[in-house]
Amino acid sequence: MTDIKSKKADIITVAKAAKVSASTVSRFFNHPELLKAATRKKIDNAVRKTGYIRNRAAQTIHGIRSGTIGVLMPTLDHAIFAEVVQAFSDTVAEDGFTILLASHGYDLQREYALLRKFLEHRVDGVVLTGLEHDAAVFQLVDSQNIPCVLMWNYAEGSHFPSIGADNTEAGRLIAEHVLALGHRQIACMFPPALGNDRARARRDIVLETLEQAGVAVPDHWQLTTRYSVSASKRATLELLSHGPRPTALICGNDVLATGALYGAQAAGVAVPEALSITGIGDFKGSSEIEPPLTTVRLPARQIGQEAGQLLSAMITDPQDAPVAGLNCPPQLIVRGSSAPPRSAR
Amino acid sequence: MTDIKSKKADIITVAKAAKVSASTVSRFFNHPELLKAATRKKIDNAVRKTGYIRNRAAQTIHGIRSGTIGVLMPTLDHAIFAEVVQAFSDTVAEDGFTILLASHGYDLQREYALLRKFLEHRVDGVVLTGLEHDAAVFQLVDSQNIPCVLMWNYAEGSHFPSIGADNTEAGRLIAEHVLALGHRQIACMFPPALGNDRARARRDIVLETLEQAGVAVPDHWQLTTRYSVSASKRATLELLSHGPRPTALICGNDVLATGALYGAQAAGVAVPEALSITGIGDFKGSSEIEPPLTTVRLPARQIGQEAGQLLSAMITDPQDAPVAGLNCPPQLIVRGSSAPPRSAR
DNA sequence: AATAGTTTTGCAAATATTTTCATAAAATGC
DNA sequence: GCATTTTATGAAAATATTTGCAAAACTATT
Repeated sequence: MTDIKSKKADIITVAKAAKVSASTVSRFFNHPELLKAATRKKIDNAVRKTGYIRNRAAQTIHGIRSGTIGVLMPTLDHAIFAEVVQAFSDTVAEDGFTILLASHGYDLQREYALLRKFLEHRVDGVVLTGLEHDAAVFQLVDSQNIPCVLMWNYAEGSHFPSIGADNTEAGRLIAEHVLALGHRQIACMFPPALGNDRARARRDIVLETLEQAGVAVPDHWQLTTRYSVSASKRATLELLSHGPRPTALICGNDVLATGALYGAQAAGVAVPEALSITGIGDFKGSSEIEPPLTTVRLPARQIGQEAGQLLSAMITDPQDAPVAGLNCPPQLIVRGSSAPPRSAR
Repeated sequence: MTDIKSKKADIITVAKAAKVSASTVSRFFNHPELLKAATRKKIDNAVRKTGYIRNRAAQTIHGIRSGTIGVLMPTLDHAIFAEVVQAFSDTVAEDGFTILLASHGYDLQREYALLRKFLEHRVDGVVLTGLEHDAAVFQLVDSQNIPCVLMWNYAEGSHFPSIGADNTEAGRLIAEHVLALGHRQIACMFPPALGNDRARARRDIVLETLEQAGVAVPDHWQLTTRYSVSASKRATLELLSHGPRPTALICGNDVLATGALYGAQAAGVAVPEALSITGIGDFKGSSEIEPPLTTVRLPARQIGQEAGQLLSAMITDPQDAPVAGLNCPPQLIVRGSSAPPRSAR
């Protein structure tokens, strides 16, 4: 049906084809109830015939919402972030929003630049990942006074409403679990903390909780490992290959824990009999791995959905939208990869 | 420095603050070399003082590029797609593009609607995943004559340039490997083929290759499983729990293979001694799992990069951009999860 | 059939920017 | 120090759309 015209159809082309004015065509899209049924019909035909597609850019300069939301993540390469984005995107799509997505690779300078780009596109709202951001980032969002939520972590009194889990809580839960099992020889493995408040918060609370229980983690049992199964497997093999072994290994997330589990298997160290291994996150597959992984569940899907709902409400209904963030409480999930140490049995 | 004005600054605000005309401010951003250094300085100060952010929407209605690329994926929930998107996004970001991302969940109707939305936003180019799409989708892209690439799969003579791997090739490689090892009792596990040309191509070629070698796969050994570790683990446990067992299990992708491996471990079936398991994809962690997974590598990162480069070139330099797609050849990776069947030793 | 009221439509101004063309200013040559 | 060329800037038109206001076209009422 579509005429393949050399020039793309604009609203005036459609108006001519339907023998009405441009305003009427505009109303056809934005306030169809104002038109007579017959006129609607005429315009509908004309739209089809000309292959017209509305130009949101032209609407946007009228101060009308652009229908886009900017989502700024550290990376998509971690399945858990991809999951959050997916849930967020699906949720806001229901209200007609399309997402602009960019990742900054934990580079906070880059984050600022990408945010500016989003604002140039006149996004209707922004999502940032985590609680910590450059002061310039917060200032920029404030100055444009555009709705913003912080997704993935929760903390009371964050600069913008935060929706997510409390990492300190998560870290405490797992540390307490390991202590409760009776472990005293405990090693830790965390990703680099630079530009990553999540990882730092988890590590700090784990070490602190252990310390308060009188368990000191020697330096050579505090591993820092790239976020990858291969790096953590290698580090675990290294850890298990010389010197006295810990009876438990607390990992900063499930990816590291998965690698640690493979490392233990490769080294012939029985899990959980000789070594308990724990993660944080409850990623996909963590409950199926053998042995199933003890971890703390961070409800990624829920976080993405809640963040989407909140931001969408803040945009479409600024008066009535809740102003507070939401704490999606982490939950200890005890599975087969952790057990009391041999000595305690 | 930024004045928090109640009204947002536009180009005229800046012009007034710098005591120049709006045209000059426009040139400051688009053709700075035309301005005197002193004028540039004045405007730079004014921009800072007013907190002005350019409005791309207003540029876009002049037919200037929007600086956005629409990326349409089935889902982000599969780590491999997230990886492709990440690579693509990073690549085009270097040329200043921001991506609009949407996922259709294997619903081809939805894909059409999302594509329309992208076009309303006047994206400069579109990426679709896979080779198969609704005729209306192709027609729409054609009619708007907007650059488009098909990412993830490669096939000669595809409607738009395709960049990716040849799934038929990938399936053949793995089937031939399993046959070459001497297996004759072979089971298969694939995700649902509906709306997923990748999965279908892989399954078809695997069955065909086996058949040509005189190996028939009985119906109850042809498993169809949701794309998830848990579903495939369950299906594998089921498969191994009654009746005669196959000596090899060919899985449609590494996620299914991972679940299968866990299932075999849980069932106490030794891999690869009693059961060989293979995947397709070479996902993250596949080389670290115990035993390391035999699979076919699909170079996700490379595919995303190449697609990004091609589309970026098609947009910025339509004359000189290569018109052809790119076959990123899959590669058989033999690791510990496959071995000859016991009978053949 | 005239009037009042309501519904539908069109005109023109407004939105934020770019760009062409014209003009002013500066630089250069003599 | 003047004419000529070059460079820098501004005015105004153009881009695709929305919207307030007014006019036109109906409906209903008498």
